[in-house]
Amino acid sequence: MSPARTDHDSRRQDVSEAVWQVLAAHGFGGLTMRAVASALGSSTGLVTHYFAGKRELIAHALDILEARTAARPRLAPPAPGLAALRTQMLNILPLTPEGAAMNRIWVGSWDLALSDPDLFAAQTLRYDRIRAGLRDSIEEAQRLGELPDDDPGRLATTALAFTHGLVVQALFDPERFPASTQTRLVDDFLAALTD
Amino acid sequence: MSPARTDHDSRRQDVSEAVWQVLAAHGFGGLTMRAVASALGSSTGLVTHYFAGKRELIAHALDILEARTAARPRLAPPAPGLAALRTQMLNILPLTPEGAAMNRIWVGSWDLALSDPDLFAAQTLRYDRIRAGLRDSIEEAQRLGELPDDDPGRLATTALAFTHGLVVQALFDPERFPASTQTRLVDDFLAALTD
DNA sequence: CCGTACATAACAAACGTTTGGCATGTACGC
DNA sequence: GCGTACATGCCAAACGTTTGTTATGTACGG
Repeated sequence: MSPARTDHDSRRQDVSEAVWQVLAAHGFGGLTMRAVASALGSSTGLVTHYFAGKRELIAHALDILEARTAARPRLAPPAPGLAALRTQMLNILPLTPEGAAMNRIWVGSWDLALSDPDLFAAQTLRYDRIRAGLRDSIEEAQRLGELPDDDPGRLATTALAFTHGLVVQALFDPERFPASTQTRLVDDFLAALTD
Repeated sequence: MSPARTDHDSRRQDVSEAVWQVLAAHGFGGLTMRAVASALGSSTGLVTHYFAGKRELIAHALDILEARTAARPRLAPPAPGLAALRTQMLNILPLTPEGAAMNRIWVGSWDLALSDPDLFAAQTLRYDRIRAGLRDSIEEAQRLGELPDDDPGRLATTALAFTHGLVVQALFDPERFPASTQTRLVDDFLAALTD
């Protein structure tokens, strides 16, 4: 029934980790079966044994991306409202090497996502969900009187636009945008909203 | 020595246009010599006759990108200051099909640019130049009393972050972000700065 | 003729995928 | 308890295709 001489899920995660490594280093343009196998120190046969093909590799990588983003409240989940919004924005930014790798992969996925209908739809949905999360915090902040009563949907879109635009700038000029500078920009942005 | 029977520059631009077409449709992941030749209705021999190799194709495509960005259909000759800033931001956004194609290519180039040192440096420079242009308008607006006397460099970074973040959201959800909505978001963003 | 313009076609390399095989484990009739 | 049957883990090799590049050939204006 279950001849399990190795932990299937564990091994599968090893492959997934190798994919992550390749993507962080060479982007989606450099993602090949052989590169993944090489990063794993194995054959391509092993890779296809755990993932049916390249498509599944990519799909799984993007799932990981979302999962890691969701499980990122590394920063202490603070008070609700404006403080929560701030934390959500900071959690997106490339403040650490791991965050930088995540964002590099995310940004890199867009070329593919813009030309593949399935990935396109997935990305559209992802943005929807992120905006909804931001909007919750914004509405709570408004209830607490921390933000003016503008359209919370618009504010969420604006906050996400600012955050992701900052991500791209930071990725392409890490020296100009150290963690402290990014944090400062977020705080100033939020301060401008409260006026 | 001299032009033989066809206009070299004109033909070269035809190739360049085919590259543009392929990139807009299939991104950098779908850019191949054969795809370009096919879009042009010719052989790959023609393509290599005008561009030494794929690298030159890509480099030229990114030059076109910058050139077209600079020579954008000028929306209403802007008054200096805040109105100029608004125009600069609107000129970046995918308000027209051509603008959408441009941004799609630009966003798509990031996966490659993040892994290629030359393209990386070029992109970093490009952002520098854009921020400088925005900062000029911001400083003029401050001189005119249209904006508070915050650090103009920070404001330029924030404005560019917001604009480019909006670009990405709009690319992945065109129905949610028609031209009118994008314009509205820019105006609201600018209004928040003046308070 | 000669050099430019382009097509044709060949090329090795790299690609995603498939296959055959050899282990090594569990399952089970006897 | 033990031998047969079968599933899983994984490698090595080969498959056919697509890639970028290059070599060769033809047409033709100057």
